[in-house]
Amino acid sequence: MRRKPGSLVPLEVSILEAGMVLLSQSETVFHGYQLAKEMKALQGAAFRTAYGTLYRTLERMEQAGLLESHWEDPTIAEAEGRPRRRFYTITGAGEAAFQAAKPVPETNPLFVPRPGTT
Amino acid sequence: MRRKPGSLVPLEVSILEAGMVLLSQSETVFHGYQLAKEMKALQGAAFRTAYGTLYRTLERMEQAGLLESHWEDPTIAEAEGRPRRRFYTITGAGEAAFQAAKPVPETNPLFVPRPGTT
DNA sequence: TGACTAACGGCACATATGTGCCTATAAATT
DNA sequence: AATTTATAGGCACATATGTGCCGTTAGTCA
Repeated sequence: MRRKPGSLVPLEVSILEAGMVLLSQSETVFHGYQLAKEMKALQGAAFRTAYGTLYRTLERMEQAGLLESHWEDPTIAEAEGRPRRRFYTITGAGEAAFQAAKPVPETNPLFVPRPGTT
Repeated sequence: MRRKPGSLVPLEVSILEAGMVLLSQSETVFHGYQLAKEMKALQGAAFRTAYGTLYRTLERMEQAGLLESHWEDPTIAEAEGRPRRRFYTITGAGEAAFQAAKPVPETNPLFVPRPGTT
């Protein structure tokens, strides 16, 4: 589906949400696999995103300037005996797009404005 | 199941077989994933070995002195954008054990020796 | 011969990243 | 309003290596 330039699709909002949670937890960067785990934790059974989709979306977001990435120092991955990670940070543009898109957390029924009351 | 010291289990024979095919094809070393592909090619549908089993068997064979391994130069894996490989070679002991164990490729009915004719 | 035990190998899962193919759908165009 | 088109995201698979748990079975010993 096409997209209105500058807008975020739901998956992108989820990524920025989970990314910001991770960045607020003493981490300065996050990587894709870690992001998927965080999204699972946040969304539970609602998380149905395949890794292929996630990594493709991360690439797209980087191209759009919402994220920036750099590869992990290979000697660290080597020392820990695992594949290299690709680290992401959220850019100013990413944070701004998130703030603009995220609202509507949950409509509180006690405060539904009656039509014409605004 | 216990094993008679010095003998090879079927999976080990298959590994040495596939390894020797690869080594005869201009390669000086082989890695686990490549070995699995070669075993699939040689055995077709008969290949049912999970990667977990294969890698554990490779480790066991190295400990037994049948194989030797070394890690790939990390800069190469990095340049090719894939996980590092662990390269294996077959030792003299490995080759000897294979020669001793491999016979019985297929009993040729034309040459079944009659008892007492040896 | 029967009981014990070491270990082989199957299954599921972990660690990380990515591509190819296809369908559903939202935006743009006529 | 109907059609076209770009693209988001699902599914399968590729690349490599490994660990944890458990059942089955072969070898050993009494």
